[in-house]
Amino acid sequence: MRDQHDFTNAERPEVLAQARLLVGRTLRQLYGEDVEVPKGKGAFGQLVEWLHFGYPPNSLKEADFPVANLELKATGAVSSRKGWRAKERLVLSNINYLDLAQEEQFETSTFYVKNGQLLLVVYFWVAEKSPLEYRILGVGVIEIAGMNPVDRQIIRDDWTKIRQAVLDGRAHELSEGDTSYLKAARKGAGTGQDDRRQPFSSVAAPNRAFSFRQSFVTRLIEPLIDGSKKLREDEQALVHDEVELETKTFDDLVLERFEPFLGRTVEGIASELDPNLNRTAKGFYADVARRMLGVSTRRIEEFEKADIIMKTVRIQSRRKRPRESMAFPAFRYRDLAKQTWLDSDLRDALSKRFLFVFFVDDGESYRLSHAAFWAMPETTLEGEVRPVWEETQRRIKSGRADDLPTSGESRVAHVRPHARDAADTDITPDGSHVVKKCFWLNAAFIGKIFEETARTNQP
DNA sequence: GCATGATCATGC
DNA sequence: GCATGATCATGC
Repeated sequence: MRDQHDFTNAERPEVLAQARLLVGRTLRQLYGEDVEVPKGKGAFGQLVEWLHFGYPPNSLKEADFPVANLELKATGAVSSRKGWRAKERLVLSNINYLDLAQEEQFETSTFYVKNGQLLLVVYFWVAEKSPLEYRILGVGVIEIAGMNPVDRQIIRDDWTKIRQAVLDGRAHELSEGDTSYLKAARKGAGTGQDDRRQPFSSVAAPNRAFSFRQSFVTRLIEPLIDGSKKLREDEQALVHDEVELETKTFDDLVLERFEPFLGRTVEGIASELDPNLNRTAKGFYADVARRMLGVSTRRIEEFEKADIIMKTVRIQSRRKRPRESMAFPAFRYRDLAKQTWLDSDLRDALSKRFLFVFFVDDGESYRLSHAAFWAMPETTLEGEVRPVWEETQRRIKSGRADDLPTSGESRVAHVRPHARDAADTDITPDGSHVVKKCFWLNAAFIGKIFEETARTNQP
């Protein structure tokens, strides 16, 4: 037992002053060597609670600091050449599907009351270090009520959408790609033993937790870290006036921006919006899509924060599918051999939100067909992509990196080279050199997405 | 005509 | 120079 002042019932300024003492230090510097480190993922946070604030870890409904009205969260940051980045999503609180269905107001919801005011402790995560040696980079209060109105509205839309899925009896179909900043992230081993009841369906749903998406956490922690303010000259916001979000959701607003251009040729749209666009550039279609959204920069603030991947796709009208499959980043054979499906790069990439912008060939030019948000259904991810990934891993491990699943083996995904040229190779676990490869979504599968979304998004 | 292997273009 | 997104080339 430590002889340590308990801050549980302190006022907010006192809690904050105590929190600031952490900045620039490690727990070892503050509390010495003689500390037992708990096992598991939350060790750092638990140590801060106990050593620095003098209370034992808990999972009460009540805030960690009820008087100050603050919930303590610790989150890791990693350093990259682009600056500090959140190491992972920030898990806020478990979703109780039965309770959520009863909660009509976001501002009075269990989620908001518990997580609307966070005391965030940001530490510098380094793989091989003990949590006692993490340097604390910054602390600060993050209040949803204090966020800019657009962010706040998008979070409220996300919460509403997750709740609506529960009301529709679709809690088991929720996917991390359904929402923008706040997502329903899976918890547990994914074996089914953590499944929960939902109120409007007899199907059990995986255990999920409200979480801020990793890309959003990156933006939350930046102002808390000294000297990490960034000028983002290549980025513009999509929504300029929060009033726009009072009558419609962020998703609706995005899709509405495409409406005036439906059915028009890409050349016609380009000459109206920006005659200077380079029509021969590989990114011409993506440029036109950004202009339709009202943005002239390469990046879009809300899409960066929500990690929304915008894909422009050209459909061959005859076959109702694109000519090309869709590539993902090349993998490293030895990395893939070591990963598990749940922490694989592929699962990560396919759990994102996509915004597809479809152009259809009319024989002479491409015309805007429609745009649609899309997330890969959990059943497809687990039932169809996972086997491809596992088979790929199996073959790499058994020395068959030059013989990976082809598009005939799955409806959804396959593996193909993705390199500068045939000499651009990567080393495999058994030491041979094989041309770099990546996972691809089959062109026919993209065609299915086109047809499904066309039904609900066309005029 | 498509599957598959190969390579280009661009931005950092 | 490399990663990534995009597209070409060819043999079945």
